[in-house]
Amino acid sequence: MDDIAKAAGYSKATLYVYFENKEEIVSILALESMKKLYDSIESALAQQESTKARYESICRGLVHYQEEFPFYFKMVLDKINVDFEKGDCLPEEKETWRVGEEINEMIRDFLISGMEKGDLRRDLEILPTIFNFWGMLSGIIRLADKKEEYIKNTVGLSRPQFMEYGFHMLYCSIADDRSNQKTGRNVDE
Amino acid sequence: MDDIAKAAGYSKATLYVYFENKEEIVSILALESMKKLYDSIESALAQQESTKARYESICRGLVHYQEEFPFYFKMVLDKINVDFEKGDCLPEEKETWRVGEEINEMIRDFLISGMEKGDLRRDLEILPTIFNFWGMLSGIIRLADKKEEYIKNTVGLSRPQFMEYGFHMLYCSIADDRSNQKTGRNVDE
Amino acid sequence: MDDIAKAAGYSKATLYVYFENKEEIVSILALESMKKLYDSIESALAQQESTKARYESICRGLVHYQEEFPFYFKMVLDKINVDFEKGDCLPEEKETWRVGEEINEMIRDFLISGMEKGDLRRDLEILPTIFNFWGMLSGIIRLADKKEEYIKNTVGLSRPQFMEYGFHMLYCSIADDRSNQKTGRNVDE
Amino acid sequence: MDDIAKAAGYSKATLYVYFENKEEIVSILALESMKKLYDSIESALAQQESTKARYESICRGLVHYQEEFPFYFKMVLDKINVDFEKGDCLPEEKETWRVGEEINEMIRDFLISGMEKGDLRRDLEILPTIFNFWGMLSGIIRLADKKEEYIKNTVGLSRPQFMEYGFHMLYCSIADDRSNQKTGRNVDE
DNA sequence: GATGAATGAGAGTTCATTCAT
DNA sequence: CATGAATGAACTCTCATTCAT
Repeated sequence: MDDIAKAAGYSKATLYVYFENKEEIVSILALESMKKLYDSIESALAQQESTKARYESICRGLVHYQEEFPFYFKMVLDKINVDFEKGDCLPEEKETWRVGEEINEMIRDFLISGMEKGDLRRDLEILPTIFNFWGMLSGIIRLADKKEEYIKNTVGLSRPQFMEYGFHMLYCSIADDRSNQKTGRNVDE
Repeated sequence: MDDIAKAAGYSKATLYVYFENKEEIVSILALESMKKLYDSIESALAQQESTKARYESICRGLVHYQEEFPFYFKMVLDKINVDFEKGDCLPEEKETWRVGEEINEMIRDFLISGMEKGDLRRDLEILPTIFNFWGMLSGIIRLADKKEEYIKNTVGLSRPQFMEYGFHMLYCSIADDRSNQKTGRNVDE
Repeated sequence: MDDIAKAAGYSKATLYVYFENKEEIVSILALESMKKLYDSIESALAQQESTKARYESICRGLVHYQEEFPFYFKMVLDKINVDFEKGDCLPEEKETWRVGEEINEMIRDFLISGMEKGDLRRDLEILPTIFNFWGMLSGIIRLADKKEEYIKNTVGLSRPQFMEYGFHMLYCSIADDRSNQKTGRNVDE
Repeated sequence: MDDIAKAAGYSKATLYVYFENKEEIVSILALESMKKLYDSIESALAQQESTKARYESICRGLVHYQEEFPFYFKMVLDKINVDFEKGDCLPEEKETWRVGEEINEMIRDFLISGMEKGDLRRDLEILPTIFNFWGMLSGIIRLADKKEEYIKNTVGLSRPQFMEYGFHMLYCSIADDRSNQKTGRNVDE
């Protein structure tokens, strides 16, 4: 609370004028977080046509999100859980959960559309794919952030370069073989 | 420190006889953690022949590791970072970093061997692949753990089932197309 | 202050336009309190003729007062003290003290009139009797309130029944033996 | 807690080494309190033979108790309630309640013995008398304490003198008329 | 070699009070 | 005339750390 107050430019006591307690503040931040992520991904998907381009903009959306709101990013991964669906939670938590569902809805549409176009594998099971996709994507971004220096030293890649490679790998896990994207930048000939 | 002391069967004060402070204890635990992970993966790789089987045992190794030492697992992801390489860190942290390097060495050998056998894509760039592989693998496990309930309710899969699907996806991101493993369990019969 | 402001229908800040601080508000409430008690007892005494009936209406007056203004009742017992007589107190506190004096005046008249009628013991020393009477009476009411449940369970009497017995006891402490009231309800028939 | 810590000569943090929380401290103090009161009254009753003398020693016991442990005295009146009998309370609270019951037991024996000797009224109902007796007795002591100065100025009696008069009055409320104690000090001729 | 006893610093929270508007 | 906005000081409680024995 000291930190939040300092960041907000107010005294700790002032926070309690506007919020019930720390839990409420955190849940409101989480909700903000989810909404921003939603917007980020929605606009990313809207601006692109091809499956690969849309895929890349989803990745970039999450990257930008993590860069702009690292605290929110961590929160989405750590704090948001099932209990949000049930009754014993703040209204903000319920809403957070709902927005999360909408995000999954968007990814679902993206996957189906990509499968219909023949860009993504037809045997993908939608729901398991969505969640594992999130897990892997956030895993890449998280690691690229935490070990940025280490990777630069050891691998010789900047954070964006490293992630780009990871996103390419991840795409291979959902792309259809017959569409030639699997080969990536190194095997163009 | 209370918990650690209780678990160690000593009094809190005694801990400070043997360790400088909490940070040192944590760094030692982290080292233990890394060593256990090393053993886990080493034996996993040794017991298998085929690339796919070895891949799966790596995944299983990390899963068991997370199940048995959730605290260590979290620590490897969160706390272990570049600074370990530099001078301003405890000797245990340096050692932890070294063990991490050895683990990467093992994964490197696994990847190269798989590529040579034609099971894994020949265009994989070793180092970027290693680290992104870790990022994605831990991302799957982490998510499967944090959102177990949610996934059960929404996706209808148990945690192991869900992770199995994820591991399959992840394998697709490194496997060579011509080896028929990409289609996974659905096409085995 | 929040509660007072809400109850008053004004904002907290507005309270400070009209009152110096919380202490002043409390002292004004205490004065109100004293006045209400005065009225309560005055009308109680006026409506009855016989000593016993007047006695009972005094008791009932204090009981109703406690029931209607528990906060005031507590205040009279706790907060109102000697300092009110001296200089270092708010004007309201002085006034509160004065009203208290008037109440004692009324009790004094009641006692004297009762003694003259032969209902009360002639050897009562007025002032010590007044104050001890207040002490005992409020002691009964206070205990009946605080331990209502306990008394119900242990003694098997409701709060009013219990207090009635107490008031009867208290009357015995001032009544003249030769007037037959001492035996109370048990000997009326 | 600041005050308790200061009084104990320790820091606030130290209190939490020995006690769970404030509630526990308070409940332990309350229990101590009750035990001391028990001892006080028990020895008072044991050292006297005649009913009047025993009565006076009970009063004196409670007075000394209030003088020595004003905080405990207040606590017994305010904080100890029925919930202590039930399950949702600390063990100390249960014990406190039990000691209270034992005290009442002693008063009961005193009353019965007094009635048998013919010193106390035979129509006293034991339980209602016990509790009202406590209410009135503590009411006298409480008032004598809170308004000591005021009584000195207005009534012209010291606190002990004032209470003595009150105890005399209270005795009249339980004494049998035929025993000549009712007349008190002023009517000796 | 081990610990009982103690604590400073800081956490989340509450509340009477202030002041510019 | 009234208040929205803000806070210092106090509260209960926690935890890593110290030190005499």
